[in-house]
Amino acid sequence: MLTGRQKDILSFIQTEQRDKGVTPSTREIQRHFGFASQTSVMQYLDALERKGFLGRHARKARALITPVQKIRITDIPIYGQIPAGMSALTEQDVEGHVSLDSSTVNASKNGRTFALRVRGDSMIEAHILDGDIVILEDRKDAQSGDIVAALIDGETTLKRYVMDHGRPYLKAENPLFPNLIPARELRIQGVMVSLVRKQLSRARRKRG
Amino acid sequence: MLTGRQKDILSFIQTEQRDKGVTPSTREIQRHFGFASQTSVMQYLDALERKGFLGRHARKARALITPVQKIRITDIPIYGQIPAGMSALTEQDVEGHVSLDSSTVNASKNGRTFALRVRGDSMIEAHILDGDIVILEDRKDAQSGDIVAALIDGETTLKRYVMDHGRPYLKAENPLFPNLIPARELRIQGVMVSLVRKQLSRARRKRG
DNA sequence: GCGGGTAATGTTCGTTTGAACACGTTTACT
DNA sequence: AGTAAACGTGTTCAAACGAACATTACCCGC
Repeated sequence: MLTGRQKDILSFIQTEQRDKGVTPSTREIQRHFGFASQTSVMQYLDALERKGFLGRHARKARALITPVQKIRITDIPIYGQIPAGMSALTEQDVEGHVSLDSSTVNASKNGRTFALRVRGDSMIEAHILDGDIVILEDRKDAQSGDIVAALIDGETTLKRYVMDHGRPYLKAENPLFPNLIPARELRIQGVMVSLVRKQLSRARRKRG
Repeated sequence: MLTGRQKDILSFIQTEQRDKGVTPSTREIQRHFGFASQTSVMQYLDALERKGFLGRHARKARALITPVQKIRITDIPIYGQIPAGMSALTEQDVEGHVSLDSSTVNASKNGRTFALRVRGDSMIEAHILDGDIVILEDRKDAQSGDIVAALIDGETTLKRYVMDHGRPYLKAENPLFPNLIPARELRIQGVMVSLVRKQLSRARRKRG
């Protein structure tokens, strides 16, 4: 699709963007490739834009838009504990961040997306391990079978939401853990949409 | 840490960056906030830079660097099949991409990072499911216990690499699958460093 | 050998843009 | 009352920058 030279130009723009944080100007591209004129650069930019590998804002400086930029990155906060529901999402409770493209997370526009670090093995039969980062979406319309984060006795727990004859309860995916039947209210904080596991390297692992 | 107004400016810059793909110029910021002078903007930029919320390239146009940009995003190609080892990584075999910040992947500088979509349940006891995206690093120094992608009979498989009395073999984490003892050569293509699971929504799921 | 896409040069134009200077105003804390 | 910091105006300058025009050369299929 692209000429060898066109690929070079595009990859230079992307590399610069990554390293410097800013797309290069036509003159910078010119200098890097040893062109005697900017027009050469302009021709390449035209070609790249025509072929859809580049976006441009006319008459603006350094206004190239590379495919890398087009990827929608969602910056998801990881909460250690959510005490009082989604209303009190303070920076205080943030343990860290995960950033990933919104296409791999099924992130919808309306609901807020957040993450929890899993503690314990209560969901091990759903193949969710201690230390996993579970990404959830702030939705109230959980369906039976969904894995949800819910507020029980002031603690946030990750369980499978099951509707049994019109009565919902929280099912632990581990026979060693009890299911939770809510006394009155079941407060769902989010529905699991994705999971990220950081594989520990051999050195940091306890057992093989 | 930041003044209310300073936060406004910063958030405007970030929003613009996201929507347009380019950081706004001082004049654009000026216009948006209704300042009669650019100097106001300059003062805010100075403050934001001083407090570490912004990076700047002196004397360059639209050369603001927001915290969002500073996150190192790794764009990882997902391969359906790796036929002949890491040398022949053509765009042909790319099934898609995952983008996530290099801090959650244990991405080292030297090795190339790539991903595979898992097929089958042979690693289910290592809690890796059919459809999961496994992120690997192109390393040759696999240690016993590491989960690796290896080339067996022209097919790439994901197995646990086990060294047994100086003899390596590939262990399936599912009693229904056989372990693979290499006839002569064991070609390791990568070592698993991370995992991403896209939770299917209720509608697209076959069984609860 | 003719046309058309690609590649490159040399030059000029007008705007966009960051930066600086001098000065005025409000807010908040001592 | 004093003062420092944040906030704001008005103006000017030089550099950075995108864009355009005319011109030349190469390569490849027909």
